[in-house]
Amino acid sequence: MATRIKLLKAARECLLEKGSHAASIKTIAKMANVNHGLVHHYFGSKQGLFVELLRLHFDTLLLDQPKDFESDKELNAYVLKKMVPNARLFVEFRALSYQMPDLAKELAGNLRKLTMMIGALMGIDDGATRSLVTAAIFGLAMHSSIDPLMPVSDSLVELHRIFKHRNLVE
Amino acid sequence: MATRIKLLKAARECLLEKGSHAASIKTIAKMANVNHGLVHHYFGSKQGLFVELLRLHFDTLLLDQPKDFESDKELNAYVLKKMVPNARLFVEFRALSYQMPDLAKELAGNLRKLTMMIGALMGIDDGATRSLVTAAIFGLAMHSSIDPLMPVSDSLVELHRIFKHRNLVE
Amino acid sequence: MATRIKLLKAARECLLEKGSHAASIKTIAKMANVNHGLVHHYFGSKQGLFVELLRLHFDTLLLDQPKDFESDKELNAYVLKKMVPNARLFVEFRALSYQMPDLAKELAGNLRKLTMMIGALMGIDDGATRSLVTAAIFGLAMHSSIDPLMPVSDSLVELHRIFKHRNLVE
Amino acid sequence: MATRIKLLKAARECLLEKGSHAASIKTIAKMANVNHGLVHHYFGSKQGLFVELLRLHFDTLLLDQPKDFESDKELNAYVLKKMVPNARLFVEFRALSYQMPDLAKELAGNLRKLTMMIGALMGIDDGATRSLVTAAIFGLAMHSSIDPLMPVSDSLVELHRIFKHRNLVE
DNA sequence: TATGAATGAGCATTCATTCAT
DNA sequence: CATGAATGAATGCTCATTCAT
Repeated sequence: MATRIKLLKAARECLLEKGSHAASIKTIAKMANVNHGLVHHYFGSKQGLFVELLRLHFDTLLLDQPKDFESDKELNAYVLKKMVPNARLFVEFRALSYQMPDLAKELAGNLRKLTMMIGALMGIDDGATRSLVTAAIFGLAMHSSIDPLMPVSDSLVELHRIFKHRNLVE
Repeated sequence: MATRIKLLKAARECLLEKGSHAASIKTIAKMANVNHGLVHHYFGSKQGLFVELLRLHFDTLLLDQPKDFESDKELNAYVLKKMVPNARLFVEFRALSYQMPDLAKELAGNLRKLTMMIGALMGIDDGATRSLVTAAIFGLAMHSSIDPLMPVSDSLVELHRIFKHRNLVE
Repeated sequence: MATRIKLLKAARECLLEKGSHAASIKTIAKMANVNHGLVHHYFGSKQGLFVELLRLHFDTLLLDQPKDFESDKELNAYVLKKMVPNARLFVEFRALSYQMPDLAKELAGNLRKLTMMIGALMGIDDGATRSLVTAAIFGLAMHSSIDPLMPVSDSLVELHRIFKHRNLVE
Repeated sequence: MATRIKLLKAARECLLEKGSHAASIKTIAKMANVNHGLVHHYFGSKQGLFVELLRLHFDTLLLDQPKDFESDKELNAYVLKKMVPNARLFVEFRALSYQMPDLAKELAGNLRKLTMMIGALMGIDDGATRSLVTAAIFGLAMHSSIDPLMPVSDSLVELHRIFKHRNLVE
């Protein structure tokens, strides 16, 4: 596997497993079985690595989007498997973004894209509601990293049920 | 003002304004106009400071809880003013908690308490739903630190509207 | 018990149990159940405490000296019980003495006194030999703190046997 | 000269000249004219540097051992020139070993080896006696750092004389 | 006497980054 | 492409000492 890809994969893994504070260049390089100097060779800086990871990762995610789900169950499973871990990664990027202006910009742009995608997935076209649903998914992702016993799956089912029928209300 | 309080206030301010990665002992002490050695004098360690801040802060928040709101508008205003900034603080603690086991424990406990409180505030007694609403608020708080233009207020109104009437659905 | 004495006892205990590098003022004060500020109140400085301890300790030791032993066994027991632990304390003082000129002076003086005392104890009047016997005892004390299985007692018996009859040689 | 070697030499020099309490990483690095970060680059930690120094130093010493001496004078000169300074280094390691468990282990092992070597050098095969002679040499080394006027050379001659003929006694 | 707040220097260690090879 | 030596700033933390109370 190419060195670039090894580093990007290791960076993602490190952020998710150890958190942003432990994601040093040397730690990531060690996880990738790669010399630490190559981070600068390929990405210019630590921030460069993370910006690239963010772009690549969320571009892929946005392209990957399946159009139709045969059932609500399938949709929930997709969100649980795809969106929740990605939201966790996002949370780590957010922590880093205070020190990394380029990452901060990229983050804001991708947050909007993800919000649109989640809205499309769940059939929501109102802005505030879309933000709300995205926020809920991100929040659940974050909470599950604080308290692993959190009933993320149940909450997602409830989230879907409620938003599906929210227009019937009132 | 007592030095302890100065440090606790500065720690909160620093986390919210500069993020967990910038919240070094010396930075916090400088913001508090206090000698950095006093952090160890009063709290034993950096983790000690944060654990104390977390406890104090959320104990106060939980006590502070108003019983009844005259209107939905008031409830929304309360959540916007109180819960959202506190949720932001929580997000910073979460980033730190990977390196700070005591903080991690404290965090999990307080997350449950906050979830119960938010459930009570919004009249929700189902566990999964309670988690969902809390997660949504935390997610909104986090997003607003990524994209300040995020319509947090509108989303909260929508959140409240939907959950108030969710039982009418189906 | 008077605070002074408590501190002196704790200082000795700390040096012997934890070594000179761990013998901080706060650690000693904690072991004495005494406020750390009192070290400066009574002894002026950390060095002052150690100088006083050294003086008091070895003055007492030198006064304590029993004149006659009924048997060689008794003499050996005395050396093992009294001289060896004191030699260990001496070793810790030596480590500190590099940073503490007053302690260094006091140390040199007491080393001579101890050498004389040990010489008297063992019936040795030659300077070089006296130094040699003292050095052997100090070395055994030090080695026993490196390797607790060291046969200190046996070596002391041998030491005594040899030096008692050294004049018969040649 | 290679940086590693510079650091090892400086560490030895620093321990012997300034004592274990002054042997900080920055002081050692300054003495070696080397960036302090390189201590961790090469040895992982301060303890790592000292463990390496101990191993290297005493392995070399043990290999270096000359088989036969033409006269007692030569043997005495060898002990004075080789063993005494090394024993001094050992004394400094002992002071550090309370805080450094790996160094403590290494120390105990090397003490046994040195004891065997000294025993061989002086033709002593009894365990307790071997310990005694080694302890005497270590004690003399330590005393000479307390009181430079100590007649180390004379004591060594006496040590040799006595132990050479100890079997004639009784 | 006794307390504990306060200070500033120093400690080992980590880190992103640079760069010669 | 790849390596690892080198750098200097920053990190959390410990310490002896001072001093107001």
